[in-house]
Amino acid sequence: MNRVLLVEDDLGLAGNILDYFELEDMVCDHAANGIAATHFQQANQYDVIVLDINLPRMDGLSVCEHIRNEGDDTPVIMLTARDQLEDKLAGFNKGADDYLVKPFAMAELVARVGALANRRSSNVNQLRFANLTLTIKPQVAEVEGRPIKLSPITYELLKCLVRAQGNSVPREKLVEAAWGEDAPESNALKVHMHHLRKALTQAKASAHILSRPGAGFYLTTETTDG
Amino acid sequence: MNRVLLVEDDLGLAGNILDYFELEDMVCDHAANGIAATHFQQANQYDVIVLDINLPRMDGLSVCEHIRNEGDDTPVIMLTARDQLEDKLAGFNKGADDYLVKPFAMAELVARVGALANRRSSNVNQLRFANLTLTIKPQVAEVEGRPIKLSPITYELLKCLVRAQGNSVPREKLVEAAWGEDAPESNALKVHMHHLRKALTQAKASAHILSRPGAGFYLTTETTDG
DNA sequence: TTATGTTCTTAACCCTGCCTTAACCCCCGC
DNA sequence: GCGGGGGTTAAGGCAGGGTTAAGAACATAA
Repeated sequence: MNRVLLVEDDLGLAGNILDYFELEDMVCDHAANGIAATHFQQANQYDVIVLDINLPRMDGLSVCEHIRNEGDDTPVIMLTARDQLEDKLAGFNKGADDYLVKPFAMAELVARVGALANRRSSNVNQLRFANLTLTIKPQVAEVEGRPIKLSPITYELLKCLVRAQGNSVPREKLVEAAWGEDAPESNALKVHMHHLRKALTQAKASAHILSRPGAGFYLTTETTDG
Repeated sequence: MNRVLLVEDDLGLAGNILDYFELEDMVCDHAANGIAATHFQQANQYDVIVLDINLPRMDGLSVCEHIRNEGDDTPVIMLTARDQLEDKLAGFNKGADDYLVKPFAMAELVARVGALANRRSSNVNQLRFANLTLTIKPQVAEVEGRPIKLSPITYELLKCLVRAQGNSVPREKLVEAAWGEDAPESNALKVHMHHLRKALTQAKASAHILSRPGAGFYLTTETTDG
């Protein structure tokens, strides 16, 4: 869910935008002039500010400049009918992050707001299996939110296994994933596999690693003890 | 100085852009097809990727999707002649941060690249993290209003870390921030890092610096006591 | 000019954690 | 009993990061 501040004096347009944002699960405050905008910005923290340039009491460029001088670096999208190059450059110059010319499609505004908002909430690619979660960047593994300490190589192995989602992965593939071309020529894989298993049980992961003799390893949630 | 990857198969246009970027003090690599782009992206770290959609071998949307799956969240600007709404939405959907329709003014491209790189935070005069505050002009660092004595280099390092807001900053980026092109060839960074840490704890800052082995340093407020 | 202090660089050293290696163990089929 | 596929454990080496101290470079003030 994103928190947005909309600064727009055209109440009709503002209403449209507010309705549209609501459908997209965004929480939105609305200011109809520049002074009000600075008050909102000082009182709250937003993910994005959508800022019209032609405003009563204090124009959008000044608002943007003002909040930047305050030390606030919330992403700002300028919204205006002026499409001349120098207008746009002026906007970026005052510290805007994007500049959208009216008229625009609502879907595009939403897409741009999303792009600016998501950049800071570092939502990156995640892999899942059972109750474990791998984050690619930064390289972190978690089980139910609690981080597991993994070395680079064991992390690589686990990533490979999780990608296979329970299908068995041949030894060569694991070796390739962990070392690339030049693999060590001893039982290093066995050792790292052992470390990985220990780490998983220690972290109380509901997944564990089994081996299909002669064919490789796979993840499972079955308990299979007995 | 910003590092940019330009992916564009029209060599004439690419040349123009490269010339223009050079004037703006940007260091630019150029890939003429999608596969080459992914190789560049894996081998280097960029501040922004400028990505044409119509490319030989692998189209821009796929390139963008691919680098996002790699866990790389470098800002991407899509560059294309297609101006239909659904084209734009497709771009944002694949993880693009901006979408610019050809033909465009060079100055606008540069402005947008700057906005995505680090222009936003360089427009700001105050940076904050936990209870510490950096003022850019004049160069002052404070914790809860009390100034911390920092040398120019340690100040630069801290600024870089605070800008990242807890995300990890690779060593090269810190070196670049502190020294620019000609870095000293010893363990100077380690030493300055040490001074910085000492200064922070001495000033009772609630933030401290941790290292992610092999990947760089980051700020945190965690107490990490056992 | 000398004296003083700050900052930056270099080098040596320590410490920790990771990776590899090499044993050894267990189980099973022959 | 023996051999092979796995599993387990411990020892050693190496690299990355952290620490400390000494000297060079630089600026400022007397």
